[in-house]
Order: sequence, then C-alpha cells, then structure tokens
Amino acid sequence: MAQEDLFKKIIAHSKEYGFVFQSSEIYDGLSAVYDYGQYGTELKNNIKKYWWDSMVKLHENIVGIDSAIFMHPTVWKASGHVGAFSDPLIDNKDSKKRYRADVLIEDYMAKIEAKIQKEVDKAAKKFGDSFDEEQFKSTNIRVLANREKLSEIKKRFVTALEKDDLAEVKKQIEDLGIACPISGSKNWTDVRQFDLMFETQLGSVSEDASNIYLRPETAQGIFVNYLNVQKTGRMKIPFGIAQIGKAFRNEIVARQFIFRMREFEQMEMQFFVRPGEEMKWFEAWKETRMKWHKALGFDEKKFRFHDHDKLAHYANAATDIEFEFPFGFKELEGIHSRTDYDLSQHQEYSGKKIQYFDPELNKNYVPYVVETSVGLDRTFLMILSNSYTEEKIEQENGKVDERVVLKIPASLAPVKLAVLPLVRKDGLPEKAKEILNTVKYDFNCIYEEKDSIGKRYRRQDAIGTPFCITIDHETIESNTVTIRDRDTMQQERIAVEKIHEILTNKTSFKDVFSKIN
RNA sequence: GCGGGAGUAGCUCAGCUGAUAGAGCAUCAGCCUUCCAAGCUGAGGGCCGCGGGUUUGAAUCCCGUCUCCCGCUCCA
Repeated sequence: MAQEDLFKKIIAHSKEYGFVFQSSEIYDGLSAVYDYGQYGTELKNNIKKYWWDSMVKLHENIVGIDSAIFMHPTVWKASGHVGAFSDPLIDNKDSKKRYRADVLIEDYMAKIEAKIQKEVDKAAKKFGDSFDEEQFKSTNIRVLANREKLSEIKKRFVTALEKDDLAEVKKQIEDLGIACPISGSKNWTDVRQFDLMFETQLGSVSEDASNIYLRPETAQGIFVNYLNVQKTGRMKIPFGIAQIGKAFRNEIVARQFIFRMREFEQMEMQFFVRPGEEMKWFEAWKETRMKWHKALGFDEKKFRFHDHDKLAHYANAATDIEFEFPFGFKELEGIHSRTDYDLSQHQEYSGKKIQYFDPELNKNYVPYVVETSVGLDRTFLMILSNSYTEEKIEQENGKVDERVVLKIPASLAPVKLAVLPLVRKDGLPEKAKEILNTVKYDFNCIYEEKDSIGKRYRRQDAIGTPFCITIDHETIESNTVTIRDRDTMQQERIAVEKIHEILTNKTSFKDVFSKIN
C-alpha cells in the first residue's frame, strides 16, 4: 500500500472508531486542533502511564510535577521566547518561496559588507605591510559610502520593526531592490508577522491587565520550580523532574493530522547534573529513551537518531529520535543538553539564587540540564501507524477474507477485554455478565451480544482489543470460556477463574519495562 | 500564505451535458442462533461544507468563503 494511502486510512480509521476527531467539527472544524474520542483517550492515558511510570516509578531520583499553563510573563523573557518566537515573513509570488524578512535584509547587508571587505583586501595588497586597516576604513570614500549605507539600512529596519510597521519593512525590501534568490523576481507579498506564542490577558480590565502567554513549552514550569522540588524533595544531584502537559504554538502551517497541532501535549523530563558531566548523561538518556520506544516491540528499523548540527542558543548537544511515519522520518522526541542556560537566566531575571550545594565537591553551582521531551500526540500517531494492519485471511472454504486490526501493544490497548456470549439465549448473556463483573474493576472491558460472533471479533480487532472471551454452552457445564488472541486469532479454552490472572500477566507494563531496565 | 486535489447519510462513494437525492457498508428494532464480517423483515438518518448570484428551476453553472489532504515554506 502506498504510504500516502496508508496515512489517509489511519486518519479515517481514527475518526470512524472514536480515536481522534477534528475539533469543533460541526462548525467546520478548527485548523490543526483535534479532540481525542472514547478510545483515543484511553490509548493516550495508557501512553502517559507508560511514560510516567518509566520515569517516576523506575527511577528513584526522578519525581513528577504538574505546573500551570499560565506563567509570569517574565518567564518568557528569561527563556528567550519573547522576541525570538515571532518572525516577519514574506513570500515571493513567482517562486512561491517564503523568507524571513529580516534574513533577506541581513543577507543584503552581508553583500555590502563583502564589498567593503573586497576594497580592504585590495588596498592591503597594494600598500603591503604599511597598510593600516582602521585608517583605510575611516578615510576611503567608497568604504565610507557603503558603511553609511549599512547603518542607514539597519536603522530603518530596526525602527520599522520596533514600530511593528510591516508595510515599511516591505517597502524597504522593495526600495533596496532585493530579489528572490530563486526566481530573481521582486514580486513580493506583504510582510506578515507570525507570533508563535498565544497571548491573552490576566485580569478583567484589559487596559490594566498584564499580557500573559499560553506556554509554548512545558520545560519552564520545571525550571521555575527547580528550587521548590529540590528543597522539599531533598533531591540530590543528579536528579530529574518529569512533567506531562499541554503546550501551545501558533504554527504558521500546522498539518499532517495530529503530528503538528497548535495545542499539543508533551511528556518531558529535565535531568539536573553536575557541570561537566552533562555529555555523559546526554548519552545515557539517548540510549534509555530509544529503548523506551523500541520496547513496545515495533519494527526497530523505523527508529533512528538525528543529531543536530545547528544548535539552539541554549544547547551544547542535541539529538532527535525520529520515527518513520507514513509521511517520512520525522521527529518524535528531542534530547537536548541545555547547559545551565535556563536556570542561569531565571537566576538573573528573578534575582533569586538558583544553585545547588554539592557536598562532595563542597561548592555551589548552577546545575546543568539534560532534557528529554517527547510529543505525546506524536507517540500516539507512532503507535497507530505501527499498529494499523490490513490482513487477508484464507478461510477453510477457500474464500479470502479481509480484516483491519490495530495491533496495539496489549499494555496500551484502550480496551483490554471483550466479553461475548456466543448466542443471546440459554442463559449465556447472564453468565457473560457475571464474568464481566469479576474483571471490570481491574480492566477496561466491553460487553457485546449483538450480531454474529465473527462480526463482533472484527469490531474488537478494529479498536485493538487484545483479548476476547466467548461464553458458550460449555461454559455453563464446565465453567470454562474460550479466549481469543487478537493477533493470531487463535483460541484457547481456559477456566473462568484463570481470566483475571491471564489478563494481569498479558496487559501489565512489566514485560515492557523489563526491556528498559 | 502560494500552487494542486477534495468536501453529497456515521463510513466509502455515485449522481455534476441543470428538473422529486441514491447505493453498499454501518446504526436501531425484531426474527434466526451460528466460534471469525457481508442470512431475513422493517426503521431512522442528508438545507449535497457555508454564503451569494444566474435561472421558471441549482448537489450540478458562476463568484466568494470555510475546512481537509498533498507539495512549497516554517519548526526550540
């Protein structure tokens, strides 16, 4: 099957079986916002549990918090999000390429600088050892003219940006005669500002209110609580703080289903380490996190690392764990060595000392941070992509049958067990409900008596239920049921009192965790 | 935002040389009772994405608009 078709089918299946709906669908939907349905929510909760337990339960030195989405506005100044998170963009109408307006102007300025340098080089060659570069630059007519030009361009551009005058920015690009490097044309659209942070007001009177933001990442909630957690939890470095929560980004183009949404959920852990040891921990967490993904039992070839060449301003090492989605290898998780950038920034902006006293070294320092940050929605899509299977089944009578089955790992499956009476009479429904009552408190179950047994099995396959038990006439006589495995379709007759134990063994995270530890 | 494609029942789609809105599957009720979908009877369900225009008459033609998919672009 073509990958594009596969992706379409996954999206359609998600909707048809109650996993993911478009937000506000009856009002034509809201772009790049999605709701999780009845089974999607169960799956999502199970993914969260898998992640949370793997962090907090399996590591004595990791604790979890849940910080608010609203934060003091200065947090985003300290983190560098205010300012850096909004770009003036412009499109060339002929080449259809989009550029950052500031980059276009900077490139133009770089060309002028290159011209100046050329003059300097020429003169240096001419005058030899006696050449005084500073003197030349401040006296040569051509250089002076160009330097004057540079400062004018810069002044005009900075003024325009400060005033938020985007029309002026466009006019400057036109006045400078900047052409698109691809098409060579000067046919530009208007400059538009894209603010990646959502803004709102705190307080009822908007004039007096301070502008606050919906957090564009959850990490800052951990950093600002570093001291609280370290002190109240008596945490000793190295230690980690984990969090699952929503973040919001006003993406210019948000697409590919739940891969890139404006409102999304992150599962992240900030690990605080001694300065100088961050690379060791960075490597360790790379391995641990990759194991976490692979422990689910999917094709290992679909996962890979992608190391960053260009690093963000706060990082000294960064890698992505990528997964081969139907639309290609894309980032699933980021692992970053964030140095002491964030804590130092908060120390500076808040004026509070954010340090750790290390008794072994007998000194204070700002800890370094290694971050693991995985997209919950992307993990959800990864699991769906891996699980969605179309099978052809050769029947005994030679007929070829098809089924769609979600091979979701049993520990993550939204529904663990379907309880099905073979027929709707002879006391089988009553017996089935009796059995249901013994397991429904510990496992998410479905009871169904409508339609033929085969049809009911298929319905469970479509939502990924790993086990079905069928109550037949023999159940009444011997207190046994058949249990059907979703993936093999094999059935086995077992005693009713064994059901709970079997489900416990097969649906717990124990097996998966044993592959990580 | 630009280009291409698409929006008709819960799903997949037909109808698109203007004239009463269709099929299969699904859903619901009943029958049948059968361990791997598609047995029988009946029922519900649609302002043909939304708004405007042309026309005696628009799902169909025209304009606008919204949403989705693909590509470009962006991505902490």
